Amino acid sequence: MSDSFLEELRWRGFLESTTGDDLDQFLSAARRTMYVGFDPTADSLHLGSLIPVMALAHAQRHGHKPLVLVGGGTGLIGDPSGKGSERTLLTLEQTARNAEAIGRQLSRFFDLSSPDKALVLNNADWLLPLDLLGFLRDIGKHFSVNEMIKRDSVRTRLEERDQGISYTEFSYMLLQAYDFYHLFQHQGCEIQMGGSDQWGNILSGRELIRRILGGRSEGITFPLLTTSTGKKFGKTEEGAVWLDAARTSPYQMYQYWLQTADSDVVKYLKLFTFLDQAAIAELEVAVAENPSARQGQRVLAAECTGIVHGAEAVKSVEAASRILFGEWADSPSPDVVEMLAREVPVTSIPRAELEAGIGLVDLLVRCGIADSKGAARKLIEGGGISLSNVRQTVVHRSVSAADLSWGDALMLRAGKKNYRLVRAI
RNA sequence: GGACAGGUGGCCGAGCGGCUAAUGGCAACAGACUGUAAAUCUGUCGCUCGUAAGAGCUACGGAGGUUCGAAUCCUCCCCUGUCCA
Repeated sequence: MSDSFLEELRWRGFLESTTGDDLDQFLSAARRTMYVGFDPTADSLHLGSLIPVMALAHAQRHGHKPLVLVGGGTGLIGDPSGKGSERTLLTLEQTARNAEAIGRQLSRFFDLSSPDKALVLNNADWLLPLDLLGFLRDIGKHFSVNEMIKRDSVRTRLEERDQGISYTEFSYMLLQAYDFYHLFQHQGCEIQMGGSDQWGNILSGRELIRRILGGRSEGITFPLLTTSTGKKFGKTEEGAVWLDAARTSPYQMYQYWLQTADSDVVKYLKLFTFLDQAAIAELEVAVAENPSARQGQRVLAAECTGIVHGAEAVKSVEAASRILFGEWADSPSPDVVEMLAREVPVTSIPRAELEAGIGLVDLLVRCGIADSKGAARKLIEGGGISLSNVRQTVVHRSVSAADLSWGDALMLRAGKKNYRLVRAI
């Protein structure tokens, strides 16, 4: 079962395309150094980035050395790959802040106890000092514009009726190629991995290494995940599912996984957990035989939330989910309320205000369930709101201290799973 | 710098002086059905006030203008694309 690294990536479904025919042999012949770049477009990664993270983690488990590259330099330019339109540039400060945050986040997934095991690097360190003329002469000379404009990422932008591409973004591929070249030269990094939209960028780097150094390097790309309903993986109505607990709470992440479609769950178990083939096969059977138990989803949610947020977080998240979606308690103990308060978005209302009574409509807006009073009214009229698990149908109902059925708190819910805890303070 | 074509609500895309808060599609949200799934069906989908009928406000790249009335006409500006220099 302990196959080669590449074999493991293969059965787990990480492979979209690979370079070379004997990549497997190449990877098995020696301990290799490999890298994935993460551009700091935000101050946190989201679930989509977890695929390359997991791949690098597997690499480390197989004895290879991962380089985690934070794109503090490339992030200043913006990768046109997979983007339909020109992006607004981030400021230097933003990028630096984001790069630092992402670097911290990524560090958790790897054993960094020795620089020989894995490294977190930032390409700002070597891209910022580049001088333009030197770069154009030494690196630019190796790139043919004729080929560059044939690249998918560029061509679609050139063909689009109302979208162009700036010279800035056009240059991105040179910078990423230079990264690979730099890492090859200075870190002995022979393999670059990335999402399928990175294929072209990876090949450019490979070509540059071959031309300048005559060295051998390889590339691996991962598939772009979509859910079986065709949505982008890792996105919800609210936006991306972030790895940062401040942006997406562990509870929300757990819920995201739990709601995975049956047809996706096995695929995700392979990609986003370290469970072995036998364990996943077992779950596959369980899902097929009794889908409504959602055994696969439960394990997926617990495992993956655990990888990102730790086992402790999973425990309380599971406890909260049990209460909200099963063992509803009309009067839970204070510590249960405390626990829920950490998992569900909380809105605090001054006690005096509650005692005077506050319109349900206003309360819904205050706690963010509805965007406007009109929307709140319509939600109530449509039967979508419940207060302490009781459906509310009176639009002009007011909420008062008497409704604090949980001591100093009450639970509001829109739809089936959108909860808000309201507390008197 | 020149010629031409464009910039409409989260996205796509109609509208081209009043009947247009703006057709349609997608997405989203809620209800029913279910398994906290998928599919399907129903409803909602600019903001505020109103129990409601309704009223007011803001909106079609930006700023001005013409008109009783403008997303629609005119002027200038900004942005994008195609071709030319």
